[in-house]
Amino acid sequence: MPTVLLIEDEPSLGLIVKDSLESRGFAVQFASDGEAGLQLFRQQCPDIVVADVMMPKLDGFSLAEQIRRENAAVPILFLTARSQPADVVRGFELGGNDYLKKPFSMDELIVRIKAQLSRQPAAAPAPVGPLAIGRYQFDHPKQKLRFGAQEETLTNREAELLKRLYDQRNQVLERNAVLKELWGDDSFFNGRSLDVFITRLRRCLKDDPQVQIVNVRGIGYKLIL
Amino acid sequence: MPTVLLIEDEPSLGLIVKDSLESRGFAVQFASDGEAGLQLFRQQCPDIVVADVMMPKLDGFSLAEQIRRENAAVPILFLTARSQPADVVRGFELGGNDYLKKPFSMDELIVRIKAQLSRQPAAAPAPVGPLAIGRYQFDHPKQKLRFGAQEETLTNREAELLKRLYDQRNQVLERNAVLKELWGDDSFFNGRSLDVFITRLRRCLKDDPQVQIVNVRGIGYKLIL
DNA sequence: ATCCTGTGTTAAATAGTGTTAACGAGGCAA
DNA sequence: TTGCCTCGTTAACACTATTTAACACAGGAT
Repeated sequence: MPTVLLIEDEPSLGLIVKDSLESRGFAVQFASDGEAGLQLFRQQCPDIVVADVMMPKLDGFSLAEQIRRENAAVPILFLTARSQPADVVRGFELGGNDYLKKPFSMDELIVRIKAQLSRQPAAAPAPVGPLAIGRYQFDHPKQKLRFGAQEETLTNREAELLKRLYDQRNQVLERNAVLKELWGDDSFFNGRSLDVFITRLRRCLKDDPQVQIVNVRGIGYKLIL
Repeated sequence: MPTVLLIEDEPSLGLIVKDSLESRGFAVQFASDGEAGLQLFRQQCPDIVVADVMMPKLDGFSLAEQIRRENAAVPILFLTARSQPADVVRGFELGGNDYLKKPFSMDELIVRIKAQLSRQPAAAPAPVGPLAIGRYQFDHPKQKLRFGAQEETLTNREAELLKRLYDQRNQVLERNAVLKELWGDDSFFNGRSLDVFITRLRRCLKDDPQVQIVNVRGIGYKLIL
């Protein structure tokens, strides 16, 4: 359920909009002037801000400026009786994302709010779920590697090594770095051990030809996706 | 310079908008009906589509539907005399990104176009597909070189060297520069090593006589396509 | 022409890697 | 304890990438 911060100084209009939004499944925070709105914004971190432009204490444009200083991502939608093109331009320049002139229909407001929310990039950039390695799914903490229906359990060393390859995917992962991290030192024999694990990971990953672990002689390995 | 595909059936309005956009630094492709617009879209892959809704042959909504089927990312901005809320809703539901009612000011249109473009996430972060070297396809990260059906795997050094030759294609790639980049220094023996790799790349590329690695005595090599 | 340097090419030498299998330590259950 | 299992290591052998060496030739300068 997305949260909308609504800032509007006309009580009657504010109430109507709030009710309409709530009836469509939005959680609505309401403020009736810019200052109260800013305070609420800081407390609630809403998913989108819908603000009137002409308001007492702190007008919508100044409010937007302040919000942008603190948060570059949250969409801001202006709601206003003004219809001067210059105002619209100013609204966008201050970091607004849309501008709706009064009178407007609730349907249009809602659809524009949805349009803004839908473009929001993956809000949770790292839900630390399984990692995608080609067509494989790799769950590092669980040490599981899935290819479609079949799942296999990796040993600890295999998982740690694959994780490091993944973190450096498409770049070279240096032998010495891994050896010191996982083995503690980079002696000759440990180096051979690493080779053995590379072989094992290659066999695990053989079902997707897109995925390859290529050797960079004398330096290390590269995981290619 | 962003490319705008403008589709508008009123010639006078279309012309005005086109000129205004061009004067603001946009490249404009213009079509006066939906079918022509769709065709132009396929040819030009514009950065944004600005389309009238009521048009002969193929209306703006149907056009948007078709475009979305082929490209989920490009922003679509509707431009229309209709002002029924239901239309606005329909426009967004079909995958439109903004909806501007006539009459509108050019400033507002431009600012809304910019708002759409600016939110475009680095659309193609790195589609870095295979590079074309004559009739060969060279996939640098995968170190693969394909000639028609047959594919061969290059060693790391071969791939790195070929990449540098490609980046400087039809220009001289200096011996010293490559030696310092790939070998770390430019001693005599490493120089001979480089010669050996040039020989091997020549053999790899021998099937297309168009492609040649020519020597520039005392300086370096040139990859000719 | 003659010399000298830079390059083309091939082959041998070396060091780094691929792969498989055997081994040994530790865990766990009977 | 014993037996069995798993994981990680070590060993052995095959193979590959890169370097080094060797010889041949091309181009420019004296």
